[in-house]
Amino acid sequence: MGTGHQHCQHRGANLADLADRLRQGARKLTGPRQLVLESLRHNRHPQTPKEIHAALAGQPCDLATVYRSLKVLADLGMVQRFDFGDGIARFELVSEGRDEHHHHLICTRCARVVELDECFLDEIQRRIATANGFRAVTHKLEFFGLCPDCQ
Amino acid sequence: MGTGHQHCQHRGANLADLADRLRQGARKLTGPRQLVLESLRHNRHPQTPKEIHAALAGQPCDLATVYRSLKVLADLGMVQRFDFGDGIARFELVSEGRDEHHHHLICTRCARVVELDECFLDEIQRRIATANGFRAVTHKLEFFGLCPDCQ
DNA sequence: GCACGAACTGCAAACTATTTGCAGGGCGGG
DNA sequence: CCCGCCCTGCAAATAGTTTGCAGTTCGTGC
Repeated sequence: MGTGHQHCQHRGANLADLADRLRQGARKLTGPRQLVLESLRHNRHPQTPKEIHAALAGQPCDLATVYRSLKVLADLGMVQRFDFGDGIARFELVSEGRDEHHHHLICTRCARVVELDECFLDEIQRRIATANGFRAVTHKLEFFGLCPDCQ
Repeated sequence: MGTGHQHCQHRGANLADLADRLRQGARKLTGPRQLVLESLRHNRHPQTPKEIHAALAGQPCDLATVYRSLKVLADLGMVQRFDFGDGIARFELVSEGRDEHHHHLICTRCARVVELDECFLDEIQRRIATANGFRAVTHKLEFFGLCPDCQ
């Protein structure tokens, strides 16, 4: 972790934009909220609430506030929640540059996460939906394996 | 739920077979263990530990024992653990008739689960693995939507 | 600017799912 | 028949997440 994430400014919406979106929902862009966004913007892969909270070290911000902020941001669609099957929620900032819908390749040893930008399930999903009479179908897909360093 | 599951005997390994497998791991097919298997065999879709425990009503069996039994059975590969993203583990009996690896289509309103027997990701998975230098790659895929009754 | 109400915050406690320590009980092999 | 390992119930410990409450802050309307 920690390599090559200095210049992701162009990928995310800027603060003013986020504030606007918050305001539309009668939400406020408060200090702690900014810190959470800051952390998410800085670290462009799924993070646990605890990790986010740790990254805020220095600034006083309660873990409960992190959870509440993440919920608000998720409701507004600015943040996405992921689930890697270990019972811990992970959150990622929805950015303009990347497709909102994407999947991950996770190393089962070191937990490194590779972002996969393409999704190839649209047609299959459509087929499954009609075959079973379901509507508004979505899916969750994550890959797990050993990364090059952990083999 | 509760329709058309009377004749699934042919799909599952029988008790003696299971006992054999347990014995190979120096494990015992005890009363509570049988009850858990019974419940899993009876209800052929992912169940939470709590549901399984509730289905055992009458027979005294601690919830902790259900968890322990499920863990043992999962370690032996007789049971599979699934994760629908709500932070609750669900377990399903691995049967002979069905491919061990399969996915689900879950109604987000009534939680009905449709079993999908085919998996179409082998080639895509291989491509992703080699493209990223990962090995021993697996995946988790679940579909979510509204079932016919809930639309 | 200033006042006001809705949102937000920290803190502590509550909840939920899951795991674990411990003492007792039972099955299978020798 | 005895011994040891496995298994069990019970209760307590964990871990992640949510919530109640009282005080604080934000952003708007004046």
